[in-house]
Amino acid sequence: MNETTSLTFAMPDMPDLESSALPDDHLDLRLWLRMLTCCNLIESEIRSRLRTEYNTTLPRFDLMAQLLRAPAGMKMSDLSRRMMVTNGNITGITDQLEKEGLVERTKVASDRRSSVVKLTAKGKRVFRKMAQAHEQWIQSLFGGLSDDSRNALFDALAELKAVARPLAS
Amino acid sequence: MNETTSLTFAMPDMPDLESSALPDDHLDLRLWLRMLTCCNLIESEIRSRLRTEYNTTLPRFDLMAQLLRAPAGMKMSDLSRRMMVTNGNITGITDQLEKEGLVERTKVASDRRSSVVKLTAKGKRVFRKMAQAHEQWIQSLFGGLSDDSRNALFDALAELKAVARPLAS
DNA sequence: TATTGTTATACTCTATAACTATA
DNA sequence: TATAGTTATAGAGTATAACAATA
Repeated sequence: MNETTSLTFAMPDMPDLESSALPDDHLDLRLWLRMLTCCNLIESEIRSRLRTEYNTTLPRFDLMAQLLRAPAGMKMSDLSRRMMVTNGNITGITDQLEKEGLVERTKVASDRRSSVVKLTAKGKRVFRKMAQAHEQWIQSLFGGLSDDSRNALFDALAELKAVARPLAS
Repeated sequence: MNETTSLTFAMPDMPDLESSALPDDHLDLRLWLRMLTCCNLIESEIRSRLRTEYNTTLPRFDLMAQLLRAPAGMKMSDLSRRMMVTNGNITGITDQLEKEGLVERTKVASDRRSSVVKLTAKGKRVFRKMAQAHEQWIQSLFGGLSDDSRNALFDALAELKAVARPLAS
């Protein structure tokens, strides 16, 4: 089904990290460079569009995405764990979003150290619009994949994530 | 062979970007978030090890990797295209590496604007050691994948790269 | 003692733009 | 005019560490 290690699709002659020809005995390395190149291409495209079309950044987008899925709000420390960045960074992003009226902090009575962050009505409205555009960007990229490839990627990445996940602990 | 869209491997209950449960009709988005999470986990681990064990950074490592494969050296602008960053950044990285005696610039007679950058003997020695360690890190991560998954990933990413590649043009 | 959130700070990475010297 | 490389600068993104309030 998969032709093992062959290049199934002819690559145009465009240089990238993987291009420094590696012999076949470095397959894992080639795999990693290919994945890294893909990710970087897509990620920088998304950052660029978020900036030019919605005047926002990827971490801000990600934080709002978390909140949309948590209507009751999330504690800052939960956001920190989920986004895998330190507490101080969450404070900074939340400050910006709050200043623009997109999220709000609420003090929680049960633990007076904690704050809960929620999307405001405006925040929900604005984010839904961005999220829709974002999903279309993604679909226009991944939509070019065959169903087989899409499913194979999905499952293989689950395996990889299980291996890589402990790194963050 | 692949169970279509199911989670083949049980995920430990660790939060990440993909965790904000998305229904199955957003499959491309889940796929992207999963890939992004994998890449970020691995990349930050590699950056961290390069820093603590070899006192270097990923762009510096990448530049040296390009040069090892080009014994005759490369022009700065070629490096810039290959690494997909602007010329000014290549100047900066090259400055650092040259100061440490790892690379050297040579003026080329045919075009007096250009420089060719090469690894020095020391640069080759140092890089080979780092590259060996780097490859072991990668193999210890991707080695956990089954052969089927590895091959499926490799081919699917080739497809994806072909779709995403034009973004950089 | 440990945790929540804040503040201050520093570094990496990258892009933009203005510049020079060639071509 | 266009290209090769340099310089300066700005901003995103992130980490570390010290701190206050609370648990």
